[in-house]
Amino acid sequence: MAEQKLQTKNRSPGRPPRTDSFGKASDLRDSILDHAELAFAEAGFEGANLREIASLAGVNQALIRYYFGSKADLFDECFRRRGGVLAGHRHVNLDRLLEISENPSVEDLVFAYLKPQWDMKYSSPNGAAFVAMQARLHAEPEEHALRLRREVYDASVKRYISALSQVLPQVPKDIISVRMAFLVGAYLFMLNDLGRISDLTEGHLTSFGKDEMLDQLVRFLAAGLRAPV
Amino acid sequence: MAEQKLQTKNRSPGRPPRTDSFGKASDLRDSILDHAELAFAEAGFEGANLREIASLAGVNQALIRYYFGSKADLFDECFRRRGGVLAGHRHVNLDRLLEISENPSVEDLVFAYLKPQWDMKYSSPNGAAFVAMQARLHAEPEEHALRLRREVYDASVKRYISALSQVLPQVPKDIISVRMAFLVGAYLFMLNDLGRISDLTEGHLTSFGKDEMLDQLVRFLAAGLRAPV
DNA sequence: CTTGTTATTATTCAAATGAATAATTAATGT
DNA sequence: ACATTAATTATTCATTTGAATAATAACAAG
Repeated sequence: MAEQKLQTKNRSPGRPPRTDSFGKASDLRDSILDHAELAFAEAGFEGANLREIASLAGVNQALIRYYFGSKADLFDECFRRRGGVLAGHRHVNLDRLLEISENPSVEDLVFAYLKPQWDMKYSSPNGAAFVAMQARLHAEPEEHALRLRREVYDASVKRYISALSQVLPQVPKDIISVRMAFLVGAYLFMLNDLGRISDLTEGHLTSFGKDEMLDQLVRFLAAGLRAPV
Repeated sequence: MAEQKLQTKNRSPGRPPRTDSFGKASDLRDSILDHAELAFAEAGFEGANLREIASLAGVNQALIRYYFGSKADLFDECFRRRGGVLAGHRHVNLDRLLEISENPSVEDLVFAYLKPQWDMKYSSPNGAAFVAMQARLHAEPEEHALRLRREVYDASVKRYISALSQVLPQVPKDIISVRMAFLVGAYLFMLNDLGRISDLTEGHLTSFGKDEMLDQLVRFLAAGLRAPV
Protein backbone atom coordinates (compact mmCIF):
# COMPACT_ATOMS: atom_id res chain seq x y z
CA MET A 1 0.00 0.00 0.00
CA ALA A 2 2.64 2.50 1.02
CA GLU A 3 5.44 2.34 -1.46
CA GLN A 4 6.80 5.78 -0.76
CA LYS A 5 9.59 6.37 1.68
CA LEU A 6 7.11 7.62 4.27
CA GLN A 7 9.81 9.06 6.45
CA THR A 8 8.69 10.43 9.77
CA LYS A 9 9.66 14.01 10.49
CA ASN A 10 13.42 14.12 10.62
CA ARG A 11 13.54 15.90 13.92
CA SER A 12 16.17 15.25 16.51
CA PRO A 13 15.15 12.89 19.29
CA GLY A 14 14.02 13.92 22.72
CA ARG A 15 10.95 15.61 24.02
CA PRO A 16 9.70 18.36 21.70
CA PRO A 17 9.07 21.86 23.07
CA ARG A 18 5.61 22.52 24.41
CA THR A 19 4.48 25.32 22.11
CA ASP A 20 0.98 25.67 23.43
CA SER A 21 0.38 27.15 26.82
CA PHE A 22 -2.52 24.80 27.60
CA GLY A 23 -1.67 21.28 28.62
CA LYS A 24 -3.54 19.78 25.65
CA ALA A 25 -3.20 16.21 26.82
CA SER A 26 -1.00 14.32 24.39
CA ASP A 27 -1.86 15.30 20.90
CA LEU A 28 0.23 12.57 19.41
CA ARG A 29 -1.42 9.83 21.36
CA ASP A 30 -4.74 10.78 19.83
CA SER A 31 -3.25 11.07 16.41
CA ILE A 32 -2.00 7.53 16.72
CA LEU A 33 -5.42 6.28 17.74
CA ASP A 34 -7.07 8.09 14.87
CA HIS A 35 -4.81 6.66 12.26
CA ALA A 36 -4.87 3.22 13.80
CA GLU A 37 -8.63 3.32 13.57
CA LEU A 38 -8.45 4.06 9.89
CA ALA A 39 -5.87 1.39 9.30
CA PHE A 40 -7.65 -1.33 11.20
CA ALA A 41 -10.87 -0.51 9.42
CA GLU A 42 -9.26 -0.71 6.04
CA ALA A 43 -7.04 -3.71 6.48
CA GLY A 44 -8.20 -5.57 9.55
CA PHE A 45 -6.08 -6.41 12.53
CA GLU A 46 -3.51 -8.53 10.78
CA GLY A 47 -3.45 -6.39 7.71
CA ALA A 48 -2.82 -3.13 9.48
CA ASN A 49 0.76 -2.11 9.72
CA LEU A 50 2.36 -0.26 12.61
CA ARG A 51 4.97 1.47 10.54
CA GLU A 52 2.37 2.96 8.31
CA ILE A 53 0.17 4.00 11.18
CA ALA A 54 3.10 5.69 12.84
CA SER A 55 4.13 7.38 9.68
CA LEU A 56 0.68 8.73 8.88
CA ALA A 57 0.25 9.86 12.44
CA GLY A 58 3.53 11.69 12.11
CA VAL A 59 5.29 9.88 14.92
CA ASN A 60 8.00 7.35 15.40
CA GLN A 61 6.93 3.76 15.52
CA ALA A 62 8.35 3.28 18.98
CA LEU A 63 5.95 5.84 20.33
CA ILE A 64 3.10 3.50 19.67
CA ARG A 65 4.75 0.98 21.86
CA TYR A 66 5.44 3.61 24.47
CA TYR A 67 1.80 4.59 24.72
CA PHE A 68 -0.03 1.38 24.02
CA GLY A 69 2.28 -1.59 24.30
CA SER A 70 1.54 -4.18 21.65
CA LYS A 71 -0.45 -4.00 18.46
CA ALA A 72 -3.28 -5.88 20.12
CA ASP A 73 -3.37 -3.39 22.94
CA LEU A 74 -3.57 -0.59 20.45
CA PHE A 75 -6.48 -2.26 18.78
CA ASP A 76 -8.30 -2.68 22.05
CA GLU A 77 -7.79 0.91 22.98
CA CYS A 78 -9.15 2.02 19.62
CA PHE A 79 -12.18 -0.07 20.11
CA ARG A 80 -12.89 0.97 23.64
CA ARG A 81 -12.51 4.64 22.94
CA ARG A 82 -15.45 4.92 20.62
CA GLY A 83 -17.28 1.85 21.77
CA GLY A 84 -17.63 3.38 25.19
CA VAL A 85 -19.07 6.57 23.77
CA LEU A 86 -21.49 4.57 21.69
CA ALA A 87 -22.72 2.46 24.54
CA GLY A 88 -23.12 5.65 26.57
CA HIS A 89 -25.33 7.23 23.93
CA ARG A 90 -27.48 4.16 23.84
CA HIS A 91 -28.00 4.31 27.55
CA VAL A 92 -28.89 7.97 27.44
CA ASN A 93 -31.34 7.47 24.62
CA LEU A 94 -33.07 4.70 26.47
CA ASP A 95 -33.24 6.74 29.64
CA ARG A 96 -34.89 9.58 27.77
CA LEU A 97 -37.40 7.32 26.12
CA LEU A 98 -38.42 5.73 29.37
CA GLU A 99 -38.73 9.13 31.00
CA ILE A 100 -41.25 10.27 28.45
CA SER A 101 -43.40 7.18 28.55
CA GLU A 102 -43.64 3.84 30.29
CA ASN A 103 -44.44 2.14 27.05
CA PRO A 104 -42.51 3.54 24.10
CA SER A 105 -43.17 2.05 20.69
CA VAL A 106 -40.98 -0.72 19.33
CA GLU A 107 -39.94 1.65 16.59
CA ASP A 108 -38.77 4.21 19.10
CA LEU A 109 -36.71 1.64 20.93
CA VAL A 110 -35.10 0.34 17.81
CA PHE A 111 -34.40 3.83 16.63
CA ALA A 112 -32.88 4.78 19.96
CA TYR A 113 -30.57 1.83 19.69
CA LEU A 114 -29.50 2.36 16.12
CA LYS A 115 -29.23 6.10 15.87
CA PRO A 116 -25.96 6.64 17.75
CA GLN A 117 -23.95 4.41 15.49
CA TRP A 118 -25.72 5.69 12.43
CA ASP A 119 -24.69 9.21 13.38
CA MET A 120 -21.20 8.14 14.17
CA LYS A 121 -20.80 6.67 10.75
CA TYR A 122 -21.70 9.92 9.06
CA SER A 123 -20.00 12.23 11.49
CA SER A 124 -16.49 11.81 10.10
CA PRO A 125 -14.20 9.47 8.20
CA ASN A 126 -13.02 8.15 11.52
CA GLY A 127 -16.54 7.48 12.63
CA ALA A 128 -17.12 5.48 9.49
CA ALA A 129 -13.87 3.66 10.08
CA PHE A 130 -14.98 2.64 13.50
CA VAL A 131 -18.14 1.17 12.10
CA ALA A 132 -16.14 -0.87 9.65
CA MET A 133 -13.79 -1.98 12.39
CA GLN A 134 -16.70 -3.17 14.40
CA ALA A 135 -18.27 -5.05 11.54
CA ARG A 136 -14.98 -6.82 11.11
CA LEU A 137 -14.73 -7.59 14.76
CA HIS A 138 -18.08 -9.28 14.63
CA ALA A 139 -16.89 -11.56 11.88
CA GLU A 140 -13.84 -12.54 13.89
CA PRO A 141 -14.03 -15.96 15.42
CA GLU A 142 -11.28 -15.18 17.84
CA GLU A 143 -11.83 -15.42 21.52
CA HIS A 144 -10.32 -12.06 22.02
CA ALA A 145 -12.80 -10.31 19.79
CA LEU A 146 -15.64 -11.85 21.67
CA ARG A 147 -14.40 -10.64 25.01
CA LEU A 148 -14.01 -7.10 23.75
CA ARG A 149 -17.47 -6.94 22.33
CA ARG A 150 -18.97 -8.26 25.49
CA GLU A 151 -17.05 -5.88 27.63
CA VAL A 152 -18.14 -2.87 25.67
CA TYR A 153 -21.69 -3.64 24.64
CA ASP A 154 -23.35 -6.30 26.69
CA ALA A 155 -24.80 -4.09 29.36
CA SER A 156 -26.65 -1.81 26.98
CA VAL A 157 -27.91 -4.64 24.83
CA LYS A 158 -29.38 -6.31 27.86
CA ARG A 159 -31.20 -3.17 28.88
CA TYR A 160 -32.77 -2.90 25.46
CA ILE A 161 -33.82 -6.51 25.58
CA SER A 162 -35.59 -5.86 28.85
CA ALA A 163 -37.30 -2.77 27.57
CA LEU A 164 -38.45 -4.55 24.43
CA SER A 165 -39.68 -7.37 26.55
CA GLN A 166 -41.91 -5.01 28.43
CA VAL A 167 -43.52 -3.46 25.41
CA LEU A 168 -43.92 -6.82 23.72
CA PRO A 169 -45.46 -9.01 26.40
CA GLN A 170 -46.79 -11.47 23.80
CA VAL A 171 -43.21 -12.41 22.88
CA PRO A 172 -41.23 -14.51 25.37
CA LYS A 173 -38.01 -12.95 26.52
CA ASP A 174 -35.71 -15.59 25.09
CA ILE A 175 -37.23 -15.01 21.69
CA ILE A 176 -36.70 -11.30 22.06
CA SER A 177 -33.08 -12.01 22.82
CA VAL A 178 -32.64 -14.00 19.68
CA ARG A 179 -34.39 -11.39 17.63
CA MET A 180 -32.14 -8.77 19.10
CA ALA A 181 -29.23 -10.72 17.71
CA PHE A 182 -30.88 -10.70 14.29
CA LEU A 183 -31.23 -6.98 14.64
CA VAL A 184 -27.60 -6.42 15.41
CA GLY A 185 -26.59 -8.50 12.43
CA ALA A 186 -28.84 -6.65 10.05
CA TYR A 187 -27.86 -3.19 11.11
CA LEU A 188 -24.13 -3.78 11.27
CA PHE A 189 -24.11 -5.33 7.87
CA MET A 190 -26.19 -2.54 6.57
CA LEU A 191 -24.08 0.22 7.96
CA ASN A 192 -20.92 -1.24 6.68
CA ASP A 193 -22.22 -2.25 3.33
CA LEU A 194 -24.41 0.64 2.54
CA GLY A 195 -22.56 1.87 -0.47
CA ARG A 196 -22.78 -1.45 -2.16
CA ILE A 197 -26.42 -2.17 -1.88
CA SER A 198 -27.06 -0.20 -4.98
CA ASP A 199 -25.55 -3.06 -6.92
CA LEU A 200 -28.32 -5.36 -5.89
CA THR A 201 -30.98 -2.84 -6.58
CA GLU A 202 -29.79 -1.98 -10.04
CA GLY A 203 -29.60 1.66 -9.25
CA HIS A 204 -33.06 2.05 -7.74
CA LEU A 205 -31.42 2.88 -4.47
CA THR A 206 -30.17 6.30 -5.36
CA SER A 207 -33.49 7.69 -4.23
CA PHE A 208 -32.85 6.67 -0.62
CA GLY A 209 -31.01 9.19 1.48
CA LYS A 210 -29.31 7.96 4.60
CA ASP A 211 -32.13 9.08 6.84
CA GLU A 212 -34.68 7.29 4.76
CA MET A 213 -32.51 4.23 4.85
CA LEU A 214 -32.46 4.28 8.62
CA ASP A 215 -36.23 4.64 8.56
CA GLN A 216 -36.51 1.62 6.33
CA LEU A 217 -34.32 -0.38 8.59
CA VAL A 218 -36.24 0.58 11.69
CA ARG A 219 -39.51 -0.37 10.07
CA PHE A 220 -38.16 -3.70 8.97
CA LEU A 221 -36.67 -4.59 12.31
CA ALA A 222 -39.65 -3.45 14.33
CA ALA A 223 -41.91 -5.64 12.23
CA GLY A 224 -39.58 -8.55 12.80
CA LEU A 225 -39.51 -8.01 16.53
CA ARG A 226 -43.29 -7.93 16.63
CA ALA A 227 -43.73 -11.06 14.53
CA PRO A 228 -46.26 -13.48 16.02
CA VAL A 229 -44.82 -16.45 17.85
CA MET B 1 -0.47 -20.80 16.42
CA ALA B 2 1.76 -23.59 15.11
CA GLU B 3 4.79 -23.76 17.34
CA GLN B 4 5.69 -27.35 16.51
CA LYS B 5 8.12 -28.21 13.77
CA LEU B 6 5.26 -29.15 11.48
CA GLN B 7 7.54 -30.85 9.01
CA THR B 8 5.97 -32.05 5.81
CA LYS B 9 6.49 -35.67 4.98
CA ASN B 10 10.16 -36.16 4.41
CA ARG B 11 9.75 -37.96 1.17
CA SER B 12 12.16 -37.63 -1.71
CA PRO B 13 11.12 -35.18 -4.39
CA GLY B 14 9.48 -36.09 -7.64
CA ARG B 15 6.12 -37.44 -8.54
CA PRO B 16 4.83 -40.02 -6.07
CA PRO B 17 3.65 -43.42 -7.33
CA ARG B 18 0.01 -43.69 -8.25
CA THR B 19 -1.16 -46.31 -5.79
CA ASP B 20 -4.82 -46.25 -6.70
CA SER B 21 -5.92 -47.67 -10.00
CA PHE B 22 -8.60 -45.03 -10.51
CA GLY B 23 -7.51 -41.65 -11.68
CA LYS B 24 -8.95 -39.95 -8.59
CA ALA B 25 -8.32 -36.43 -9.83
CA SER B 26 -5.68 -34.78 -7.70
CA ASP B 27 -6.24 -35.72 -4.12
CA LEU B 28 -3.72 -33.20 -2.90
CA ARG B 29 -5.24 -30.30 -4.67
CA ASP B 30 -8.47 -30.87 -2.78
CA SER B 31 -6.66 -31.34 0.46
CA ILE B 32 -5.05 -27.97 -0.01
CA LEU B 33 -8.40 -26.35 -0.66
CA ASP B 34 -9.92 -27.97 2.39
CA HIS B 35 -7.23 -26.81 4.71
CA ALA B 36 -7.08 -23.39 3.16
CA GLU B 37 -10.76 -23.05 3.82
CA LEU B 38 -10.26 -23.83 7.46
CA ALA B 39 -7.33 -21.48 7.75
CA PHE B 40 -9.01 -18.56 6.02
CA ALA B 41 -12.06 -19.02 8.19
CA GLU B 42 -10.06 -19.02 11.35
CA ALA B 43 -7.58 -16.29 10.65
CA GLY B 44 -8.87 -14.30 7.71
CA PHE B 45 -7.03 -13.68 4.49
CA GLU B 46 -4.04 -11.88 5.93
CA GLY B 47 -3.86 -14.04 8.99
CA ALA B 48 -3.84 -17.34 7.18
CA ASN B 49 -0.44 -18.74 6.54
CA LEU B 50 0.59 -20.74 3.50
CA ARG B 51 3.22 -22.75 5.29
CA GLU B 52 0.72 -23.97 7.81
CA ILE B 53 -1.88 -24.74 5.21
CA ALA B 54 0.63 -26.75 3.26
CA SER B 55 1.81 -28.55 6.31
CA LEU B 56 -1.65 -29.52 7.48
CA ALA B 57 -2.60 -30.56 4.01
CA GLY B 58 0.49 -32.75 3.97
CA VAL B 59 2.09 -31.13 0.97
CA ASN B 60 5.00 -28.91 0.17
CA GLN B 61 4.32 -25.22 0.12
CA ALA B 62 5.39 -24.87 -3.46
CA LEU B 63 2.60 -27.16 -4.51
CA ILE B 64 0.10 -24.51 -3.56
CA ARG B 65 1.78 -22.19 -5.95
CA TYR B 66 1.87 -24.86 -8.59
CA TYR B 67 -1.86 -25.44 -8.42
CA PHE B 68 -3.24 -22.05 -7.55
CA GLY B 69 -0.66 -19.35 -8.11
CA SER B 70 -0.80 -16.69 -5.43
CA LYS B 71 -2.42 -16.68 -2.02
CA ALA B 72 -5.18 -14.47 -3.36
CA ASP B 73 -5.87 -16.93 -6.14
CA LEU B 74 -6.11 -19.72 -3.62
CA PHE B 75 -8.61 -17.73 -1.64
CA ASP B 76 -10.74 -17.08 -4.69
CA GLU B 77 -10.73 -20.70 -5.65
CA CYS B 78 -11.82 -21.66 -2.14
CA PHE B 79 -14.63 -19.24 -2.30
CA ARG B 80 -15.85 -20.17 -5.71
CA ARG B 81 -15.82 -23.87 -5.05
CA ARG B 82 -18.50 -23.80 -2.37
CA GLY B 83 -20.09 -20.53 -3.34
CA GLY B 84 -21.01 -21.99 -6.68
CA VAL B 85 -22.63 -24.99 -5.08
CA LEU B 86 -24.55 -22.74 -2.74
CA ALA B 87 -25.85 -20.47 -5.44
CA GLY B 88 -26.85 -23.56 -7.36
CA HIS B 89 -28.91 -24.90 -4.50
CA ARG B 90 -30.66 -21.60 -4.17
CA HIS B 91 -31.64 -21.65 -7.79
CA VAL B 92 -32.93 -25.18 -7.54
CA ASN B 93 -34.94 -24.40 -4.44
CA LEU B 94 -36.55 -21.44 -6.10
CA ASP B 95 -37.35 -23.43 -9.22
CA ARG B 96 -39.08 -26.07 -7.14
CA LEU B 97 -41.10 -23.55 -5.22
CA LEU B 98 -42.31 -21.82 -8.34
CA GLU B 99 -43.20 -25.14 -9.91
CA ILE B 100 -45.54 -25.99 -7.06
CA SER B 101 -47.28 -22.66 -6.91
CA GLU B 102 -47.33 -19.33 -8.65
CA ASN B 103 -47.53 -17.54 -5.34
CA PRO B 104 -45.46 -19.18 -2.65
CA SER B 105 -45.52 -17.66 0.83
CA VAL B 106 -42.90 -15.18 1.89
CA GLU B 107 -41.81 -17.68 4.51
CA ASP B 108 -41.27 -20.34 1.89
CA LEU B 109 -39.16 -18.01 -0.19
CA VAL B 110 -37.04 -16.94 2.72
CA PHE B 111 -36.61 -20.50 3.82
CA ALA B 112 -35.62 -21.60 0.35
CA TYR B 113 -32.96 -18.95 0.30
CA LEU B 114 -31.53 -19.62 3.74
CA LYS B 115 -31.68 -23.37 3.98
CA PRO B 116 -28.75 -24.28 1.73
CA GLN B 117 -26.23 -22.33 3.70
CA TRP B 118 -27.75 -23.42 6.96
CA ASP B 119 -27.29 -27.03 5.93
CA MET B 120 -23.81 -26.36 4.72
CA LYS B 121 -22.84 -24.99 8.06
CA TYR B 122 -23.90 -28.12 9.86
CA SER B 123 -22.78 -30.60 7.27
CA SER B 124 -19.10 -30.59 8.23
CA PRO B 125 -16.35 -28.56 9.83
CA ASN B 126 -15.42 -27.36 6.40
CA GLY B 127 -18.94 -26.28 5.71
CA ALA B 128 -18.90 -24.24 8.87
CA ALA B 129 -15.56 -22.81 7.90
CA PHE B 130 -16.94 -21.64 4.61
CA VAL B 131 -19.73 -19.82 6.37
CA ALA B 132 -17.24 -18.05 8.56
CA MET B 133 -15.12 -17.20 5.56
CA GLN B 134 -18.08 -15.68 3.90
CA ALA B 135 -19.06 -13.63 6.90
CA ARG B 136 -15.57 -12.26 6.94
CA LEU B 137 -15.65 -11.51 3.26
CA HIS B 138 -18.73 -9.43 3.79
CA ALA B 139 -16.96 -7.34 6.37
CA GLU B 140 -14.07 -6.72 4.00
CA PRO B 141 -14.04 -3.29 2.49
CA GLU B 142 -11.71 -4.36 -0.26
CA GLU B 143 -12.68 -4.01 -3.85
CA HIS B 144 -11.64 -7.54 -4.51
CA ALA B 145 -14.02 -9.00 -1.96
CA LEU B 146 -16.87 -7.13 -3.53
CA ARG B 147 -16.18 -8.45 -6.97
CA LEU B 148 -16.05 -12.02 -5.74
CA ARG B 149 -19.32 -11.78 -3.92
CA ARG B 150 -21.02 -10.29 -6.89
CA GLU B 151 -19.65 -12.84 -9.23
CA VAL B 152 -20.86 -15.72 -7.12
CA TYR B 153 -24.14 -14.55 -5.69
CA ASP B 154 -25.71 -11.68 -7.54
CA ALA B 155 -27.72 -13.68 -10.00
CA SER B 156 -29.52 -15.74 -7.40
CA VAL B 157 -30.18 -12.79 -5.15
CA LYS B 158 -31.79 -10.94 -7.98
CA ARG B 159 -34.06 -13.84 -8.77
CA TYR B 160 -35.25 -13.95 -5.18
CA ILE B 161 -35.89 -10.25 -5.19
CA SER B 162 -38.09 -10.65 -8.23
CA ALA B 163 -39.99 -13.53 -6.72
CA LEU B 164 -40.55 -11.64 -3.49
CA SER B 165 -41.67 -8.67 -5.45
CA GLN B 166 -44.37 -10.75 -7.07
CA VAL B 167 -45.79 -12.12 -3.86
CA LEU B 168 -45.59 -8.74 -2.15
CA PRO B 169 -47.17 -6.38 -4.64
CA GLN B 170 -47.86 -3.79 -1.92
CA VAL B 171 -44.13 -3.27 -1.45
CA PRO B 172 -42.22 -1.41 -4.17
CA LYS B 173 -39.36 -3.34 -5.68
CA ASP B 174 -36.63 -1.01 -4.55
CA ILE B 175 -37.78 -1.42 -0.99
CA ILE B 176 -37.76 -5.17 -1.39
CA SER B 177 -34.19 -4.89 -2.58
CA VAL B 178 -33.15 -2.98 0.47
CA ARG B 179 -34.92 -5.40 2.73
CA MET B 180 -33.18 -8.25 1.02
CA ALA B 181 -29.92 -6.65 2.04
CA PHE B 182 -31.14 -6.51 5.63
CA LEU B 183 -31.98 -10.16 5.36
CA VAL B 184 -28.56 -11.13 4.14
CA GLY B 185 -26.96 -9.23 6.98
CA ALA B 186 -29.11 -10.79 9.62
CA TYR B 187 -28.67 -14.35 8.47
CA LEU B 188 -24.95 -14.20 7.86
CA PHE B 189 -24.34 -12.71 11.22
CA MET B 190 -26.57 -15.24 12.80
CA LEU B 191 -24.99 -18.23 11.18
CA ASN B 192 -21.54 -17.15 12.05
CA ASP B 193 -22.29 -16.02 15.53
CA LEU B 194 -24.71 -18.65 16.59
CA GLY B 195 -22.69 -20.10 19.39
CA ARG B 196 -22.31 -16.80 21.10
CA ILE B 197 -25.87 -15.66 21.25
CA SER B 198 -26.35 -17.59 24.41
CA ASP B 199 -24.27 -14.96 26.13
CA LEU B 200 -26.84 -12.32 25.43
CA THR B 201 -29.66 -14.54 26.48
CA GLU B 202 -28.12 -15.56 29.74
CA GLY B 203 -28.55 -19.19 28.96
CA HIS B 204 -32.18 -19.09 27.92
CA LEU B 205 -31.12 -20.09 24.50
CA THR B 206 -30.18 -23.66 25.21
CA SER B 207 -33.74 -24.62 24.45
CA PHE B 208 -33.37 -23.65 20.79
CA GLY B 209 -32.11 -26.33 18.52
CA LYS B 210 -30.65 -25.30 15.20
CA ASP B 211 -33.82 -26.06 13.31
CA GLU B 212 -35.88 -23.99 15.67
CA MET B 213 -33.39 -21.21 15.30
CA LEU B 214 -33.80 -21.24 11.55
CA ASP B 215 -37.54 -21.14 12.05
CA GLN B 216 -37.22 -18.14 14.29
CA LEU B 217 -35.06 -16.38 11.77
CA VAL B 218 -37.45 -17.09 8.92
CA ARG B 219 -40.37 -15.79 10.93
CA PHE B 220 -38.50 -12.64 11.84
CA LEU B 221 -37.35 -11.89 8.34
CA ALA B 222 -40.66 -12.67 6.70
CA ALA B 223 -42.37 -10.25 9.05
CA GLY B 224 -39.79 -7.63 8.18
CA LEU B 225 -40.24 -8.15 4.46
CA ARG B 226 -43.99 -7.78 4.83
CA ALA B 227 -43.82 -4.63 6.94
CA PRO B 228 -46.20 -1.91 5.73
CA VAL B 229 -44.63 0.87 3.69
C1' DC C 1 14.14 -47.13 -24.64
C1' DT C 2 14.15 -42.38 -24.98
C1' DT C 3 12.14 -38.08 -24.50
C1' DG C 4 9.04 -34.77 -22.83
C1' DT C 5 5.55 -33.55 -19.46
C1' DT C 6 3.33 -33.55 -14.95
C1' DA C 7 3.41 -33.57 -10.05
C1' DT C 8 6.01 -33.09 -6.17
C1' DT C 9 9.85 -31.83 -2.90
C1' DA C 10 13.87 -29.25 -0.82
C1' DT C 11 15.88 -25.00 -0.60
C1' DT C 12 16.71 -20.15 -1.19
C1' DC C 13 15.33 -15.10 -1.54
C1' DA C 14 13.84 -10.84 -0.37
C1' DA C 15 10.74 -8.12 1.86
C1' DA C 16 7.81 -6.91 5.60
C1' DT C 17 6.87 -6.50 10.20
C1' DG C 18 6.31 -6.35 15.33
C1' DA C 19 9.22 -5.76 19.00
C1' DA C 20 13.09 -3.95 21.49
C1' DT C 21 16.89 -0.83 22.81
C1' DA C 22 19.51 3.05 23.34
C1' DA C 23 19.99 7.86 22.72
C1' DT C 24 18.26 12.43 23.33
C1' DT C 25 15.81 16.43 24.84
C1' DA C 26 12.23 18.96 27.53
C1' DA C 27 9.81 19.53 31.72
C1' DT C 28 9.40 19.31 36.72
C1' DG C 29 10.35 19.23 41.43
C1' DT C 30 13.74 20.36 45.08
C1' DA D 1 21.69 24.11 39.68
C1' DC D 2 20.67 19.56 39.63
C1' DA D 3 18.56 15.18 39.40
C1' DT D 4 14.67 12.65 38.01
C1' DT D 5 10.98 11.64 35.01
C1' DA D 6 8.32 11.98 30.61
C1' DA D 7 8.11 12.00 25.71
C1' DT D 8 10.16 11.25 21.56
C1' DT D 9 13.44 9.62 17.90
C1' DA D 10 16.88 6.63 15.34
C1' DT D 11 18.35 2.20 14.91
C1' DT D 12 18.73 -2.72 15.38
C1' DC D 13 16.84 -7.56 15.90
C1' DA D 14 14.57 -11.64 15.05
C1' DT D 15 10.99 -13.80 12.89
C1' DT D 16 7.55 -14.64 9.69
C1' DT D 17 6.03 -14.93 5.25
C1' DG D 18 4.86 -15.13 0.33
C1' DA D 19 7.27 -16.06 -3.59
C1' DA D 20 10.66 -18.21 -6.53
C1' DT D 21 13.89 -21.70 -8.21
C1' DA D 22 16.01 -25.90 -8.96
C1' DA D 23 15.99 -30.78 -8.44
C1' DT D 24 13.75 -35.16 -8.98
C1' DA D 25 10.76 -38.97 -9.80
C1' DA D 26 6.70 -41.07 -12.12
C1' DC D 27 4.15 -41.33 -16.07
C1' DA D 28 2.87 -41.05 -21.06
C1' DA D 29 3.84 -41.05 -25.93
C1' DG D 30 6.23 -42.40 -29.82
